[in-house]
Amino acid sequence: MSMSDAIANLSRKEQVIRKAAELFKDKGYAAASMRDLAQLLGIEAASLYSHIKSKEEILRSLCFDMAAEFRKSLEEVEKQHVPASEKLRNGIIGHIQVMAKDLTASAVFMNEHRHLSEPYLRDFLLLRINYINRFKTIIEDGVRTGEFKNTIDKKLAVMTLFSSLNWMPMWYDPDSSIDPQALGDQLADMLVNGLKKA
Amino acid sequence: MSMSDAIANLSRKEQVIRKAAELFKDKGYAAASMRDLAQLLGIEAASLYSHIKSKEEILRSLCFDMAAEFRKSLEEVEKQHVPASEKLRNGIIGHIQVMAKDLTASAVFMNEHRHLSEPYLRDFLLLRINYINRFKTIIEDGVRTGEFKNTIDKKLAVMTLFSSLNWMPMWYDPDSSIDPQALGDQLADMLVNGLKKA
DNA sequence: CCTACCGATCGGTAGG
DNA sequence: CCTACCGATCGGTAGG
Repeated sequence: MSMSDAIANLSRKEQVIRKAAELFKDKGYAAASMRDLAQLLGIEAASLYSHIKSKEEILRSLCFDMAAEFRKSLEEVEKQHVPASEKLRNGIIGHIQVMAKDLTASAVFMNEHRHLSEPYLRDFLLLRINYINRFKTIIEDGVRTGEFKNTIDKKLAVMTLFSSLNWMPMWYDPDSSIDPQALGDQLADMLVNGLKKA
Repeated sequence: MSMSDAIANLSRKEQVIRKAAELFKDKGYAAASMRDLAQLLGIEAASLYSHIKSKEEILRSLCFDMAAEFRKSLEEVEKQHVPASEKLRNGIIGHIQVMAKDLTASAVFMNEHRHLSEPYLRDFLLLRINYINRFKTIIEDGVRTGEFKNTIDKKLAVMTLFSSLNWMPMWYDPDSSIDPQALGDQLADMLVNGLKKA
């Protein structure tokens, strides 16, 4: 196989994965059939398997690639020497920006990961709990320094934060007047400062 | 069929629906088979159909019963003559209390409604957009009276609110130290006032 | 509530 | 990338 064949294969594989992401988002992983996917690509179902090993391999690559992006973004934020409220703000903005780069894959990451088989599901959930706990640490730091209220339950705070972030791909219209940067800003403002006028 | 038979049937049908809710929540509607459900109930798959008409009928009853509960709760709140911030707070608490009464059905309502067929899906989405818009009206009232910031995008605000509320069944442990009333209080506080110390 | 069964569809393979 | 096909499983029905 020549280099250009390898590149062609890679790009075709990428096409398959991207179309699959759209399909999985729209119908859900379990209800999306490989025949549906093939039809979207204009080929026969059996032909998919010269590009990918299995249906689940596609789901795995979508979920774990997104997880890696989120992790990278948070690591950058953790390096910063800024107050906890600023760190939380930057973490939120980073998370939103990673999502905005691929809203379809983000929706699959959030809604369909439960269809991963073991041991992948376990690995995925470990990555997620680690990510959540690192946000929780930022919130706890903010409570310790007096920036954040000490009256709020930390688990509730971090899960509420996460819920807000993770549903964004379900309603955000990338063609709308509000761009991802402004979206991140406003989301961070609402969660940190609330709706009420200061 | 005697009256007591009717009552027995009704209660058995309820058992089927409740078990189905657990199964749909755990595996997702599409991945949950009627044979799985039958096994959980200790009967054969074909026997399910003496209690229910179809798999989707179960999903419909779960989704629309929850929708009716949410609607009822919001109507009570809308009658109140209180400031918008108070109304929003009470709307949040009401929503949480409806969910807390049946966390399993709430999770199905949120995650599996997309598997409804037409025309039920359309009806469901209309109910949901109506509910969301009524919350949006409360937020807009609050902006008009000066209780809420006028800098925030209203769609973002209401969708963030909804995301936070609707993911609660995914992480809330009803045996935890925080009870539904306190949960509603804290969630309302976080969304209205933010994490930051006043 | 059961046995026996239906047609449709599923993910995936063999072989080219 | 295709034709031809596999065993497994799906929601649901007939008849008792």
